Amino acid sequence: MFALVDCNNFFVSCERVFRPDITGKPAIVMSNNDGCVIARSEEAKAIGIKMGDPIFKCKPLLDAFNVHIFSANFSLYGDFSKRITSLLSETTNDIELYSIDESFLRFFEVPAPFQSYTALGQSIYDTILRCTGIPVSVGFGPTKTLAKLASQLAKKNKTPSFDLTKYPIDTILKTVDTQDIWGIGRRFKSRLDKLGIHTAFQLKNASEGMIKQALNLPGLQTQLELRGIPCHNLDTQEKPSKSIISSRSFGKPISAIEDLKGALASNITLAAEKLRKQGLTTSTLFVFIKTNKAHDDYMKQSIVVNLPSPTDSTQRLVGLALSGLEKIYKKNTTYTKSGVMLFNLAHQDSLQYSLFTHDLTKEEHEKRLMTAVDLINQKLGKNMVGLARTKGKIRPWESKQNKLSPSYTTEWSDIPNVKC
DNA sequence: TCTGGGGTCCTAGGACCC
DNA sequence: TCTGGGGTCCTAGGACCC
Repeated sequence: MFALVDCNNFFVSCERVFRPDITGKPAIVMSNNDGCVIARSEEAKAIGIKMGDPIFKCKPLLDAFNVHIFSANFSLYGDFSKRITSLLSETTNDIELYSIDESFLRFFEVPAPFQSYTALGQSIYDTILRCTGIPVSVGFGPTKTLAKLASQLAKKNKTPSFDLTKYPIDTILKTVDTQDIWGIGRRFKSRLDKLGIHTAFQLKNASEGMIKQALNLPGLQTQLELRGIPCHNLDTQEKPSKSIISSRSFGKPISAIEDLKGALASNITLAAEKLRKQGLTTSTLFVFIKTNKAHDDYMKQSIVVNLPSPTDSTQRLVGLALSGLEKIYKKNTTYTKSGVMLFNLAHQDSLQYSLFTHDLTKEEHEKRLMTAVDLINQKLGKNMVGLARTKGKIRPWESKQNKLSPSYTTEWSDIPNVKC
């Protein structure tokens, strides 16, 4: 049996833990740069605010209903996620961290002392709510796809726990639209529509050959999972990243190359930190700059930089990125976003050095510098030390975060005071 | 005026090998 | 008239997820 534990309105729920005054009131969380809606409370959904809507478009609704608005605070959400994971590990070690707000669990029998999976789910709900303040929905099913569906049904039926195997499956699948199935996105939905397949029940019973032809292997696997045949295993191991991306929209549009350099240096700083945290190095750097995607004259420029030898040094990567930038930069262009991607990631201990350009002394020096920088920032706060280029007094590239809540659980200075 | 960020997997086609 | 068979690796693009 698979279980999916899904946090309800996760980002909004995290904000509410420290703002009990907004319980029962409409609230949303915005994406980086305060651009669009990425999380909504039930009340916000009810008044018609859509996922992914640009803020300026739903401004009238937000004002009219006095909606509480938050900038994304990922250090807060990440910390809650960790706490929830650690609570789940008390139930079983057979656990896969699927996303920041979802985990899959696997059971071979109902664990003692519970009488049923439904009761187990209720207990998971109670524990997580009591210890963290976050409400979750727990769904049970014989495959991941069905467990995921079960957790959606739990939400729909306003119950903490839902065991799909306790109900006549086909009756339920007849009520499920194909686009609500995990693995069926917009494109697949429209292809299925053309085949006359609109419900989960129809997809389950369609001919395998037809589905394979229309949706390829991933679609076929989804079909089999609906039939109760597991195609997706539980990934309990945390795998090292294959790529690392760091990109940000600018607080204000930028044209000057000096400003772009500052933005790019910040992107690299973040990406290289992620790299070192996993003990990885990169040997391929991808740099991109973009204009506004929503405009007709949308443009993007990019360049691939292959490194002579693998590195995890912020300094070295910034140097390479900036010379790449000079090659792609166009004058008199209004850029709104920059970013970097790191590829060909390898573990530090299995490095393949270049025969000719390898300079051990220099590498040792860089390594010690980066270790010191990471340590200081970890101890004294984010970005306490960094490259001068990212530290200018005016940083027009810096994302808007006008409604940022405190980092209640991850910064000493932000811990709430309680008076009693 | 104003529209996020970070990932993975699969497939088809091309290039190459014997 | 008839033009082999089997394989790997790489890349770009498309699809999905949160």
